Order: sequence, then structure tokens, then C-alpha cells
Amino acid sequence: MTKHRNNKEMAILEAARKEFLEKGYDGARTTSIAKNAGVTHAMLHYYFKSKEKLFTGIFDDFIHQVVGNMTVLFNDSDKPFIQQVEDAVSLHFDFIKDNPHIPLFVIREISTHPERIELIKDTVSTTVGGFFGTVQKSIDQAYANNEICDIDAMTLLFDILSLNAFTFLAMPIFNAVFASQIIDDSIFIEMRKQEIIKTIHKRLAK
Amino acid sequence: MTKHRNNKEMAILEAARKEFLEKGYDGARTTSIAKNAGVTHAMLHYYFKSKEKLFTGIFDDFIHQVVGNMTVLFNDSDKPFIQQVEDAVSLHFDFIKDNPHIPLFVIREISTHPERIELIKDTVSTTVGGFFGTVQKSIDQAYANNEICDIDAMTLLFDILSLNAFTFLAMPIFNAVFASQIIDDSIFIEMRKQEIIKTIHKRLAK
DNA sequence: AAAAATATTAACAATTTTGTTAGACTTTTC
DNA sequence: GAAAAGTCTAACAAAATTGTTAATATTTTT
Repeated sequence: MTKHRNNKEMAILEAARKEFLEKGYDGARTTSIAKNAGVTHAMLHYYFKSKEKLFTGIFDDFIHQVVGNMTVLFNDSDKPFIQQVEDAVSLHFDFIKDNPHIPLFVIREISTHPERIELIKDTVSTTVGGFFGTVQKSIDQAYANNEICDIDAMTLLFDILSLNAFTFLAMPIFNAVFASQIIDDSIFIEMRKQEIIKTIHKRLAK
Repeated sequence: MTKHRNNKEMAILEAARKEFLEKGYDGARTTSIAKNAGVTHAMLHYYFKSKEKLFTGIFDDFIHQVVGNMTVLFNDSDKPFIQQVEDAVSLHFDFIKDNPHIPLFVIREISTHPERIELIKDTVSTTVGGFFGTVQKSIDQAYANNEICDIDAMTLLFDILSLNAFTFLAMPIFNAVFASQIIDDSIFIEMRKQEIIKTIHKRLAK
């Protein structure tokens, strides 16, 4: 799979990533991808056969990137658990801030074409399952140490994911409706980050 | 606008609502809409001129439905504020549960075509702004009464919206990855509802 | 440097999707 | 009940989008 990729193939891949990420499979146009990559659209079919095949590779990459990022978050086992969680929330928030289109992309594509995840389902399922298990162990220990309230990993992780991801899912609405008249985007985003950390902090309190 | 609508026109509208809601503008097909409505696709153009015009009416309806539902949530002013909020969270959650495609639809369409909201922007902006103001007043009063912690309406409402909407945004992923092997959908949804209420409850605690 | 493999282009073809039109049929209005 | 307005169909047209091919150029291998 990881052959030496030449300039044009790479250019197509990069343009396709952007196009699919921003417009989704249905909204993406292979002509637009070719144009932005600076190649004729025949090249796209030469290297990737079809729009569907081009998409599949990119889709799998994004999924693995998201899952990979998530499972790396909880790692400093010497800090107090609450601190670990706050750091994880912060890192996860920053990851989405750097890749603000990813949440909508993943949700949109899996919602409209669940069969696309079929091939990587088992890998993802195992990885995520293992991650949940790890977090659950940390929670159990922290609970035993009287550091936090009783909560299960699913709830904690779902709360974090919801609050972080939705911030960026809702940004276009926020902008469209309020037209940046209230506060600046970056200030609002920083505010949300602090408030989310606070919400999770209080959620863990006894 | 509200002329006497005959059977076929209504059938097209209904089929179009479903098609646009589930597939988005880009994924929707006018032929599919016509087929599901049981009419020739020429009828669709006869009544609605174009795919775009058909979409616009439906889109505006959904936006107003969402905004309308939101602003009705806080109304029982004799109950304690925390109880009001918990009821509102519950009602809002149930609304999305009954209309699980709406969050993705609204986010997707505004993200990919922000200009579509231009015509109704001012109405929406005013309504939502007024609603935020109302909630802020209740918060100020409850804070003065020592019932809750210091928090602003934006944070509270954004937290609620994030947690509730994301549950249903993530359901297709949840299903695709775990394939309902862990727990049943409806049980998971009920669990999320209770946990979200708990998270918001703790967020308001002093 | 000849042969072979790979890359590239331009023009074309196929398919899908949206939109149109002319005429027939139906209902309403006068 | 005749004219007018509205409804409906089938076939067609246009546009957009994806996919192919044959000929040419370039690079790599021997």
C-alpha cells in the first residue's frame, strides 16, 4: 500500500482529503479534486480507479486518526486521576480544534453509509473496547481512593466527546446565526474549552 | 404560502422531508422523492420549480421547528430552578429522540451552505437571543437565592444541547462499531438521558 | 540506448440527475 | 355547458458528473 508516491498522486490525495472532509462524499466532485490538485481528472481515475476507491482510503485514514488520537489521551499514570482527565479533555479539545471538520465528516459518512466502516469495524471495535477498559480501571482505582464519584467509563467518555465535538459541530451555526456579532470565534472557543473542563470536573466530584 | 394543498403536493412534500432529512441536500435525489411520493418527477417541478426551491421551504420549516421547540422548554416558573432545568433537559432530549435526524441535518446543511440561513437569520437570531436572555434572568435569580452556582446561560444551554444532540449524532457510529453487541439501543439511550441529567445537575451544584 | 514500464493528456463516452414541453385530462368558474 | 384555470403524463432535453481510451511522453530497467 505504501508505495513510493509521486507528486501528482500525492497532490490528488491531498486535494481529495480536503474536498471529502469539507463537502462529504455526496458533495465532493472529482473534477474539483483534480482541479485543486492541478491535474487532469483522468489522472484521478488512473491512480484511484473511481471516486469510491479514492474515498475509501481517505475515510479509513480519518477513522484511524480519530481512534488513534483518542486512545493516546490517558497516559500519565502518576498524576491524580482528576488531573489526568482534565489534561485529556484539553488535549482532545485541541485535537478537534486543529481538525475542526473531522467530527462532522465521521458522523455524516457513517450515518449515511454505515457499510463503509464494515472492513475496519473489528479493529476499531477492539481498540476502542480496550481503551474503555483501561479508563474503567483508572476510574475504579480513583473511586477506591475516594478521589471521584461513582461513574462508568462510557458515561465519562461520552460526556467529554459530546461536549468537545459539539463545540465545533455547532460553530458554523453559531457563526451563521450570530454572525460573530457577539464575540470572536477564538474567544468563544477558548471559553467553551474552560467551561467544558469545569463541567467534567464537577461531574467527577463526589 | 398556506394554500389548499392537494394530495400529490402533500405527498411530494412528505417524501422530500424524509429524503432531505436522511440524506441531506447533496445526497437527496428528486427522482427518489418523486418515486416515494408515488408521482412522476415532472410533478415535483410543476409544484416546486426546482430541487433548491423544494429544499428551501423544508429547511426553513426544520429550523423554525428546532428553534421553536427550544424556546418553549423553560416555562414553569413556580418550580425550583434546578427542577426546571432537569425538566427542560428531559423534554429536549425526548424531542431529539422523536426527531433523531434533525441535529445532523441542521448541522450538515448550515455547515456546507451557510448562505441558506441568510433569509431567516434575523428572526432566528432575535428569537434565540431573547430565549438566552430569559434563561439568564432565571439563572441570576436562582443564583441570588443560593440555589445554584455561578454560571452563564450560554454555558448551560450549550452544555445541554451538546450532550443531548450528540447522543443521537453518535448513535450510527455506536451501532456501526459495536453492532449492538454490548447493549440495546433503547437501553443505551435511556441510560444517556439519565446520565446527562446527572451531569447537568452536578454542573449547577454550588 | 533499446525495451519496458509507468505517467500523462485530450478527447470522448456513459451515466446520472435535474429540468422542460406539448398536449391531454380534470376541475372550477361564469 | 363552454371557457378558463389548474392538474397530470410521457417523452424529451440539458447539464453535470463520473469513467474510458488511444495516442504520446517520460522514466526506469537492462
